[in-house]
Parts: sequence; C-alpha cells; structure tokens
Amino acid sequence: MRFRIVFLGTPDFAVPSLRALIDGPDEVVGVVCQADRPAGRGQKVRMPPVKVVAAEHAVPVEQPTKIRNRAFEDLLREWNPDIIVVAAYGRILPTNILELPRHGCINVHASVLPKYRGAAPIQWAIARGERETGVTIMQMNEAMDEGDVLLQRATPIGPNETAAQLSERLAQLGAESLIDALGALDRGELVATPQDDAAMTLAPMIAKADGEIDWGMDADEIAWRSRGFHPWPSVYTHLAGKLLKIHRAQARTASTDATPGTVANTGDTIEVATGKGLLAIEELQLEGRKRLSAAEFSRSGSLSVGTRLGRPAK
RNA sequence: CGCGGGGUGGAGCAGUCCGGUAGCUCGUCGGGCUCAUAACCCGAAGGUCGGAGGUUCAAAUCCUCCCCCCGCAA
Repeated sequence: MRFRIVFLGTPDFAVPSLRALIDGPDEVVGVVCQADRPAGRGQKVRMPPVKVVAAEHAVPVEQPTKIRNRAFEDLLREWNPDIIVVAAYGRILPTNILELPRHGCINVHASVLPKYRGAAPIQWAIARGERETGVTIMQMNEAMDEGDVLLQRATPIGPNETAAQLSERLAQLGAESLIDALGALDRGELVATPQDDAAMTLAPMIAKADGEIDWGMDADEIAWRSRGFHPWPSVYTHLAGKLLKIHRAQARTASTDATPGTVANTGDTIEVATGKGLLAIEELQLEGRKRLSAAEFSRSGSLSVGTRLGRPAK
C-alpha cells in the first residue's frame, strides 16, 4: 500500500477510475458521492453508480448533502487520506478540503485542458466538431478545472461517435491515466505544468434547451450536436406541436432555397433545410412513440415534403 | 401513487370520442409491362385489434384490473 485514497465521484464516468483504484496497489479508504435521488420514470430513488461499486467492495460510502461544513471535514480527517481523487463528483471543493491530504486533490477530467473546462467536456468536444480529445489528470485548485496538469492522453473522436460512446472510452482512458499518474507520484516523477489560460475554452453544463434545434445553424453543427448531445438531451425539434427527437443524422452539402426547417425530401433519409446544407436524418422519434428509421417514419405519413419543423407557433 | 403518449396482418399508421362486415402506405408471394429496375400495372396470402374479466343482440371501440414500450421530468 502506497497511498490511502479517498475517492469522490458519482456517475458512470467515475466507475472505471474507482475500480482501477480498488484493484490497484493503494487503499481506497472511503468513497463520497452525491445523495440517492429520485430519478427516471416513476421517480424512483436510485443509487449513484459509484455507490453501487463501492458497496460491492465493502468500501465505506458517504453521501453528504453539504460538504462545506465541519462534519465533512472531520470525516475526511478521520479517513486520513494521502490523496483525494475526484472524478465527476459534481461539486466544487472548498480550500480546506483541497489542502487536507498530503498530496492534495487530483481530478480526472475528460478533455485535454485547458480546452473544455467545465461540466460537459465530452459533449461539447463532439458538439464543436473536434476530431480529437482526451483526458487530463490535474492538481485541483479552487477554480473550475484550472489546476496544474499532471498527465494528459489524447484520443481521436470517431466520425460517428456519440457522447455516450466517447464517455465510456474516456472513462477507461481516464482510469488508466489515473493509475499511471499515481505510479509517477509514487516514484517522484510527477511534474505539474500550469495551464495556458489563453488557450482555454469552456464546456458549460448542458441544459435540456441546448438540444432544441435552431434550423438556422449549419447542417454540420446540427449533426455535431446530434452526436454530442446523445443520448441526453439529444437534439430535438417540434412537429405539429409534438417533440421530435433526432437520434441520428448526417450533414449533407447541398444548396437549397427552402426556408430552414423545411422538409426537402423523404425516403431512406429525411432531409431538412438548414442555414447551410441539408440535415439528412437517419433515425428519429416522435414524442410517445418508438424510435424509427427515417424510411419507416416517412411511411407513417406524419410528415412530407414541405412540412415545417420547429417551435410550435405561439 | 410525479405528468403524459402508445400497444391494430411482417414494418409503420388510421379507425376508438358518436359500439354494427378490419382500412391505408410499405413489405412478402404470384402474374403482367420493360433492354432493365428498388419504377409502373393487376391479383393474392397474411390479423387471438397487448392480456383477463365485465356491459351489450353486437366490442378494436364502453367499464375494471393486469402486462409491455416510450416522451416529459431527474
């Protein structure tokens, strides 16, 4: 055992890192995640994925509602970690926690910092049309993802890769990088490099409304978003007042004088005019209905050439 | 009991409010047309209308319970 580790994380993205730590040479002495919350259809209370994994390995789990208080600090002191590892925990840590362990707090972040600082780096990297992204292990400070870089790994983004798929890969890559970083720390080889603030970009939290398609955008950008926001919130528009999710679509270079949002073609794909180019929809779903291929949807008769998609008129 | 939509031949839907012979597009099969075709024309097969019970002369349709799928919300 080299380090006593406390792990802070909540969703699926954090799971590979937690597993790697548990399987590794160090000791995970405690896990902290967000509280069980009502979620999903029926609003049933669910346990965060990290809690499930911790429970499987009999690691103590805490789910404080507030971390800026004495009780939480006391708990951490009791666990007495050499280092705190954070992966998608979902909260900003106060200074007293950042400085509590001997080696401070390190974070597994799903982008190549300083690009895509913020809550949704995976989604925005795809939504902005990046060809490459990666993970960063960094030394945390009080600011949002601005700490010194300890280790980075890059990976190409597949031409059809969705946020869900990329997230899985980056979670894995992050876990490997984390283990390597801890190894380097143990050998005294870990070097902290400040970020170049001038090159930073932001990846703010995604809101449901970010998925609403603005048909005035370029087809390219809409297609990027459809992958970046998949499976949540996905990109969507409206058809006859009902929500219409676009699950899969490609941008198609073509000039059209049709008003953006107008259906230009139906059949194996449903082509819609945008600000620039056509969006060729391959798979879509109307509110309350099943996911359908464009070919099947075309036959449903709920849409035809000339149909206008978009916000219902108010 | 968070709100809401849906389950109808192989696929997607209409019909349900106002019970009365099961309809549309596509697919499948057979035939025709064509140099040819995923095109076109003619014809055919294929359905316990999610399940159980109830009301009725009569239920896809009305009532009750159950199963499954999905959107919102997180």
